[in-house]
Amino acid sequence: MAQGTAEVPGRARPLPERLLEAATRLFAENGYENTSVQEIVAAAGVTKGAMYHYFAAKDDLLYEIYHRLLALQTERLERIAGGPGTPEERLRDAVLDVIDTSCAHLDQLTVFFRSMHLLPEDKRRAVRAERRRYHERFRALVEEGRRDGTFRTDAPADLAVNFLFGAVHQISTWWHPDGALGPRDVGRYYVALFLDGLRRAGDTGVWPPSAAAL
Amino acid sequence: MAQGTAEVPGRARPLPERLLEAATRLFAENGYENTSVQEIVAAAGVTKGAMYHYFAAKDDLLYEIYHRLLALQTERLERIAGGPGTPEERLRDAVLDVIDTSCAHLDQLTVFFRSMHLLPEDKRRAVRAERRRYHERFRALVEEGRRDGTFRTDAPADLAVNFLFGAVHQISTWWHPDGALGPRDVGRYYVALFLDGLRRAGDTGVWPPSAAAL
Amino acid sequence: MAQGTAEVPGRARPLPERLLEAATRLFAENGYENTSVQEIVAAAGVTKGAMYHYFAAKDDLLYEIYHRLLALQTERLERIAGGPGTPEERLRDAVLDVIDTSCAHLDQLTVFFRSMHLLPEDKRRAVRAERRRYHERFRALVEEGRRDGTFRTDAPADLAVNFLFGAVHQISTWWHPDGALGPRDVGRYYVALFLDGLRRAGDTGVWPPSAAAL
Amino acid sequence: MAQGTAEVPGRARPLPERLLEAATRLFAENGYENTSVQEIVAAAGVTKGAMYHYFAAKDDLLYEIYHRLLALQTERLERIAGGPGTPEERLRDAVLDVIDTSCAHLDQLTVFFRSMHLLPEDKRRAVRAERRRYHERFRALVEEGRRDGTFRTDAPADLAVNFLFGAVHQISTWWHPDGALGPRDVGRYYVALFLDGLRRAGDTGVWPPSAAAL
DNA sequence: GATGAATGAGTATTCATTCAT
DNA sequence: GATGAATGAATACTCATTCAT
Repeated sequence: MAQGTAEVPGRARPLPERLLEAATRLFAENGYENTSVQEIVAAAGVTKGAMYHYFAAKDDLLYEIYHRLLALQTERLERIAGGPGTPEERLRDAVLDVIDTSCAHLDQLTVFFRSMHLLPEDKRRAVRAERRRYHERFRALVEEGRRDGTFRTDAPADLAVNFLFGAVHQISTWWHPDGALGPRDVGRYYVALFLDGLRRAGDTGVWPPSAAAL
Repeated sequence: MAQGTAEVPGRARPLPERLLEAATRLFAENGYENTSVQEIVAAAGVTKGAMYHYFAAKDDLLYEIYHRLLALQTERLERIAGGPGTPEERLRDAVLDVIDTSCAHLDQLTVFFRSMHLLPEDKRRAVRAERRRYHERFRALVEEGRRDGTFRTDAPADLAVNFLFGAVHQISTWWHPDGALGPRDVGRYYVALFLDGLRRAGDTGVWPPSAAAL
Repeated sequence: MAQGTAEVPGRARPLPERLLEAATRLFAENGYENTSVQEIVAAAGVTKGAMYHYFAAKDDLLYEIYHRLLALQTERLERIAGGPGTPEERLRDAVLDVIDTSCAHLDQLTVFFRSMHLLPEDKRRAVRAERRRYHERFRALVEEGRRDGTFRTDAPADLAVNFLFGAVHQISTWWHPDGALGPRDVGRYYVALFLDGLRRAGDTGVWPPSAAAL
Repeated sequence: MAQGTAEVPGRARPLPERLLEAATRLFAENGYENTSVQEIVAAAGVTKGAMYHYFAAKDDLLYEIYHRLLALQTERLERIAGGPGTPEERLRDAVLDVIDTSCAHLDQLTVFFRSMHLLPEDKRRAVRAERRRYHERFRALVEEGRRDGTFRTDAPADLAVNFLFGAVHQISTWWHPDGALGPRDVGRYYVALFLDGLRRAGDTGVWPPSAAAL
């Protein structure tokens, strides 16, 4: 009924959504610790009591931000990884997709990597479990590609996935939606660098792990 | 090599060092905002007054942690990058070295990526400038390798460096000194993945992806 | 005797009763200020709106607890005090009875003495008035016994009643229904101590103390 | 140096004392739960930080109030109970003394009985332990008097002590320093009532515990 | 150089109560 | 009768920093 507070035409967004949105933006801008609950509720146009009606604590907002991002990415990954195509094609598509969604949810990503350590132990454990599942799905894809002879086997699959995730997360520190490169540009380049590094290669002259100096 | 910071053995280390050491450990364990000045001085065995004698503010500790890590890594990078060998050899050594020092200063690295955004604007700008210089030196090395035909030119050098840094920073989230892999193991694998991805390659049959798949 | 408050067995007790019962238990366990309205209504299995339908404020629950206990005790006292028997016999029976009902309504008693001061002024005045009436009825009984020569007159009757009430109230701090002494045991002992102290006695050689000792 | 804040001539009272004094008065007037830390520090003329410099929590003030009162009364009791005189004389003096100190520390006594249940579990346990020691010392005195044939043995000594303490605590609910009765008046009457009740007595005609009606 | 008492501005959270439905 | 979302005012507690000694 009260459509007055709606900013997009149609229906007023539910309050929990508006609170999470405001929190995400403020956490990304100023950091979780430098954002007061007061600022969040002011940005959402309500009072503290309203927020505590939906979220038991400030860190519930943080948890929910993580949880939603992870749920989204996990769901997309599972769809792609379980779809048709060679392991390499599916890994390529998964990387492109995670970069897409990372760019589309840049604030969440920023908050995630800066502030996960601020969650209380139980919630942190929950996030880590969700994160592990995501990681494992990616790793399984890499191992599929190793079994079919596409990917190198001289480096642990786990480590390759960490290598990739690092690169992807880093995106939140330098990429900007108004910059020269769109998400798909970044995706193409990252796919090139990552997959060419991961692919089974002949002796390149740089890499004998046997080198005593190492 | 670096014996320079070691004091006379058996002697008490100077107070500023002890304070920074305590702060680094506590910031890494509990986060900057969850660590009180009182906890830091207690861990260093002194009182608040002593700390404020050496550091004008709590965030000076944070800044100093960043500054020292960056100064160390920049100095090492410049020595390696300016040394003998092909660009590829020097880049390889630089990557191995940054992984070495990252593992050796894991707490600093952790604090760096979690808490840089908590610095006041002026100090944050200073850190960013130092960081940029470091980044630029790495990029120059990549570009040397592009000019001599070793590295691919179909992805921006900037982006390749960001790609690498992401992977390196990520190390602080999964690597542990007591784990199965030593710093050199991680280094070898990362060098393999990164340099094989960066090296000029023939058509691998996967790239570019067909438009339909995107 | 008092079967009056029992509803049809098997039927749900009326809501106000259930709310008061829950409130009494929670107030006794955790204190009035540490018990939220939310906890009370949850314990009674309803929502806040339902409670506010019957009680205008949280302190109405508190007042009602006092009021019911006082009404009960006053009614019983008046029946005993106005009944047959010597003043001493009636006082004895009144003491036994107040100990009985105190043990039977231990939670109410506990709440009464801990939290009466938390009532708003007007309700506190109302409770004090009811309480005074109760006190006065007891005092009148003592004075009857003084007039007929049974009780000592060398201590104010008022003070003797306060003396007794203190002892009775204290019961809520040490007595427990599962302990070795039943309400009647406590009653017998208290009657002995109180009435033997109150009875007119010859010079016992101890009293008055010599001035020096004081 | 700064003697300006001193209200009594001589030295400025130390801040912890002033805080406890203010807290005691306010807790007695308005109740612990209705007294804010802000009110306490305002009454003591300092800021919150100063209070938290000395007391870790609001309930530390409460604990300290109890602890000091108990320590005082225990010390006095032990001096009297361990002194010269018959058990009856020492018990008489102890009762007179506890009434004296109760009247002299009426606010503490009020707070004690209203708010002890608000202490966190560990502090409550500590207070109970101190309280028990006090109770036991009193009980030992009663038992001395039973052994030498002065006091009745047909009621448990424990119960007699509880009986007495209830009467004494009650004093804080009706006695006022400006009233007609001084502490010594109250003491004399209470001693009379209590000791005459406790003394071994012949059959008084009211007390055969064998009475079937009981 | 160093202490520690004191400041004061800030924080997350609680909760009795209201009111449109 | 009853719901539950929302209010708004209050609360205990924290902590970086200062400054007289």
